[in-house]
Order: sequence, then C-alpha cells, then structure tokens
Amino acid sequence: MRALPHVPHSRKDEDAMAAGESCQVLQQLRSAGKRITAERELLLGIIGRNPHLDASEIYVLAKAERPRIGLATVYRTLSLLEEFGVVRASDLGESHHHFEVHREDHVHLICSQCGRILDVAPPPSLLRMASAQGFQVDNTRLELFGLCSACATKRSPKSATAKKG
Amino acid sequence: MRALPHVPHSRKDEDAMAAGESCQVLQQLRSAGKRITAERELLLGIIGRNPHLDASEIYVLAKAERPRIGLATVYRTLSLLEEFGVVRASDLGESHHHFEVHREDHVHLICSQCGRILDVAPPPSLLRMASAQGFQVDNTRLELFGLCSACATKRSPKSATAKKG
DNA sequence: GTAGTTGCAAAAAATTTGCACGGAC
DNA sequence: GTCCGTGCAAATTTTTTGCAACTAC
Repeated sequence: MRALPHVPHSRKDEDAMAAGESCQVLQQLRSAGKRITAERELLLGIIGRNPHLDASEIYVLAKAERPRIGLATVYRTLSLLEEFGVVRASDLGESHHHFEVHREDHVHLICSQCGRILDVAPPPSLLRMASAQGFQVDNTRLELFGLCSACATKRSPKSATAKKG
Repeated sequence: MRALPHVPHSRKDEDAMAAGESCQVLQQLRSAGKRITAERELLLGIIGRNPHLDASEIYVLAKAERPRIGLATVYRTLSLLEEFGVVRASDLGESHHHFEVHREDHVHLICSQCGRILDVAPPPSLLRMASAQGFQVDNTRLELFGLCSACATKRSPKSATAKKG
C-alpha cells in the first residue's frame, strides 16, 4: 500500500465527469436488476476519481468514509463493474491488479523508475490490425514498461534529445 | 490447471529455435556468474517450447521429467529469467501470470470464448507513439480481449446483431 | 416480503521466504 | 571447498466463498 499517485489534470473536470458517469452507470445497474447501494456508489466514485488504484488502496479510501465496509465488497463490486464494462483491470507489473473506470481504450506507459503512469491513446492501427485477423476486440490491456522522459533524461543527461521533464 | 493449449506451428522449428536460444541464454547466465543447473535448463526448454503457460502448468511439465523439482524453483527461475529479459510475464485476464520466452514484442489476441491466443506483431506506430512522448520502452504487455474469427462467426452466423447472453 | 448485498471470517489461490542440504564451479 | 541453488514447509499476499444479518425495491 503506497501513497496515492497520479493527480489528475483538473479536479473539477474529473469530478464532474465522474459524477455524470456514475449516474449513468447506476441506471445501467438498476435496469439490469442490480441494486443501488451506498457501497456501490461510494466505490464507483472512488474509482472514478482515482485511476490505477489497486483493491486494497480502494479499500482504504472506502473505509475512511464507511468504516464497516469489507474488502470482499470491494472485490465483489469491482468484479460486478468489470462485468458491466464500467471498470477495467490492468496489470501494472505488480503481483496484483489495478483498476480504473473505463473511459476510452488507452495505453499505459509505466515508468519503472518513478512509477508514474502516462495514459495515451492507442494508435488506430492496433485495432485495425486485430480486425484484419477477424478478431472482435471488446477489451484491452495495453502496458508499455520503461522510462518516462524525466527519468530517461536523469539517467543519461547528455544523450540524444535533451528533453526536459 | 488445464490441458495445454496452443500447439505451435511447427514442432521441429520451435524445438530448433528453442535449443539455439537456450544455449545463448545459458551462456548469458554463466557470464553473469549464475550457475547452470539441470533445473534451469529444463525449465528454459519447457517455456521455450510452450508459450503462455502459467507457473503451475510449467511445474507439472517439469515434474514429469524431474519429480523432485519444487514449485519454488519454478518461481525463482522464472523471476531470474525475467530479470535477464529472457522470459516475459503476461496477464491473460486470469488472476495469475503466464510466461513465455521473449522472442519479439507482440500483441496477444485472447479469445474469451475458446481461450485461444493469437500472437501478432504490434504496429510500429505503437512504439513510435511512446517515443514521441519521450518514453523509452523496454518491455511490453499487450493484450486484446475479444472473440477470435471462428468464435465470432459461430456467435452471429448471419452477421446480424444476434447477441446471445 | 423477497431476493440481492453486505460484513466477517475462513478458505483458496498465487507467490515468496527461511533454512539445511546438495551440487556447480 | 565455497557458495549458489534447490527442495520442502511455512509464511505472505491476493482473491474468493459461505453464511447469517441487512436492506433496496
């Protein structure tokens, strides 16, 4: 369990987006006969505001607001939301999964030095290539491990393009 | 633990390739001061011949040839080989890792229906995009989940939107 | 009221570690 | 002979499950 990383671009935008999304999702659950519970709303909010958390990080945040919540509920809710295509699990090179609300397919650039995660759009050619094989994509897990520009620069200060972090 | 999937294209080619690789890798280990043991040779061979196995599948195959081998040795060897860049772990959507000898970066197309895995080359634009961000890639984990052409056809034989639950 | 959800604890699954013995170099 | 690597068992970590109590609908 580490400190929470990845401060989003604009807290206000993110919250607004998250709130809008949450409503939609809750409707979706309801119309599938699932129940709307305080736990589900809470967890959805947390995941919506904080990409790339793992189950126990989510649990800690949730517990702060709702002390009696159990880790099992976190796992069950994550799995439910994953089933509904709302949440995606990713493997950031650790021995457990991290989760985020699925907004659009994206590639994780994971810096093995500083741990920072950059989200970038996948090239259209990637999905085109899949359909060229007759493959119907419905979920992606795309991770590139390496050094972010800042850490790469630190490591070899005078080489190649001297980019500033 | 399931039956072993993914019969390779040509057993002979694969074996030859694996044998060649193994030698190289063993030299690499030796010159790094690591020891060449029967266990390491065996495991390297198994992983080289069978992509996408998980630790316990590897363990079972190894145990068939060397009954006293322990699962811990499998994990320790995998981790050593990963450190040397010889083996890659991938997350095929299950709660544990699968492993393969790293030949070249590739995308896994994982059919959620039949479980088959197609390996395809990633589009160059993917890596270009990373370097455009100043990111230095040194490992990839690229998974596309969905339906392979066979299963997609089975599911909607007339191409209509006939979705089954 | 009923059936889906939750919390808790216990179980299962996946991986790592401690230690004494054995084998590579 | 010296250490590194191994097997085994025990410990950790991550995730799932059983069940009684609870609550959304």
